Amino acid sequence: MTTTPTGSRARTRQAILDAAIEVMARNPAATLGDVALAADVGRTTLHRYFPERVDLLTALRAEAAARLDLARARARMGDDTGADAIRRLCQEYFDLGDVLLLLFREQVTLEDTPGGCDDEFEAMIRRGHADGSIDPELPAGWVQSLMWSQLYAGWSYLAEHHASRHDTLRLVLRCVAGAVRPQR
Amino acid sequence: MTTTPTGSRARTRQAILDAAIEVMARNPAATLGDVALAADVGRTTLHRYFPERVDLLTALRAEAAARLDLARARARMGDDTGADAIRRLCQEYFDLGDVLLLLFREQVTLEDTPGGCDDEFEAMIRRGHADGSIDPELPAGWVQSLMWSQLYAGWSYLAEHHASRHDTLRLVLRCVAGAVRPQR
DNA sequence: CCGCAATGGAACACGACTGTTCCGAATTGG
DNA sequence: CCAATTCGGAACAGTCGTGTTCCATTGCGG
Repeated sequence: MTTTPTGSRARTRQAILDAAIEVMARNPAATLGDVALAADVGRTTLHRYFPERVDLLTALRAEAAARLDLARARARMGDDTGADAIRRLCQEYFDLGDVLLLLFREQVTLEDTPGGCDDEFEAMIRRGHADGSIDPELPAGWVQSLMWSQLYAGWSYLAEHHASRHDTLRLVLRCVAGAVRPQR
Repeated sequence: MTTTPTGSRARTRQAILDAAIEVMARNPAATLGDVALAADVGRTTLHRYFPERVDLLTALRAEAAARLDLARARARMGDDTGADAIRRLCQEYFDLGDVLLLLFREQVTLEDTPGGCDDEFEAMIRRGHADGSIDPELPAGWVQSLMWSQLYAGWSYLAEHHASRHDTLRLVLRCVAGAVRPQR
């Protein structure tokens, strides 16, 4: 009753969310007016869908989490060696683009990610420790920090230099692999 | 005439800057009132030293740049192999603490660092390429992004987990070294 | 064609931060 | 002890983002 599944409401709402992701990723202090402008809707309409700023941010987090989950599912973290799995995960995450920057610039900490992530991630790292593809000296939490920071480095490198998306992804994967590999 | 070199003015000014670094590092949207409170001075006094917000931010950048230069000098980027030098640089930068977070959270991009840095940094990387301690496939700009992101990872790891500063530094150095080392 | 839902624009009140002024109190130093 | 400097608090106006209301317009479906 509350929703018109295929109505124009859903489309407008999504347009606002997409614009918000793009704008907020580039400028965390963006105004609601900025978002409305980018979404090509009136500020009044924006308030109609998200009465308060918090509501928009909440929906934004939910949207980001959903896309994050999708990427995580595609990565099949349970397959192959730990190093192979984390490589796939980085690749999928890298493709998230603006969502990635959003998760950084906003204070959307990793704790906000669905609880399942940490367990699955930790299992992947443990498997890597066991199969010799990840240095046992590196705790799972550290590898997670490492991966996120490398992804951020990739996108900031992309923004500052005029590197291609493809080459940058190669650099990210190359360096994450090198960082987690056992020393000798 | 305008300055009393060793007077209390210098001390107050420094107290404000120190407090600003700490506060702004943790919350980029901090109010001038927040900074004044942390510095244990009245907001009026703060305005007396930094008439407008921009003035404070400018001084903040200058202070950060100065500390950055000090750390860079201590690292002796011209000595030993490229990998050794970048290891020392990471170590010195890591010790900057809040200044590091400030450089991230604010939009103080790497371009703002004194021009000498890039040249010296690039020379260091090139030396590493030549002496075989750094993978020639990695451009200097990328290694710089890599290093900064790893430092950020270290401090965020430190904040989220209850790791010791010493262990975290070890992880950072370990992973930067692994990331830049030639693949085999 | 008519009506209802959706939209956009204008105007408004409200609160937060900023920058300024003024004045009394505290500290410093001669 | 006196005087100059430094400081802090209070009050004020100005600006900006927010949230709300009202109304006219558009567009889609029955």
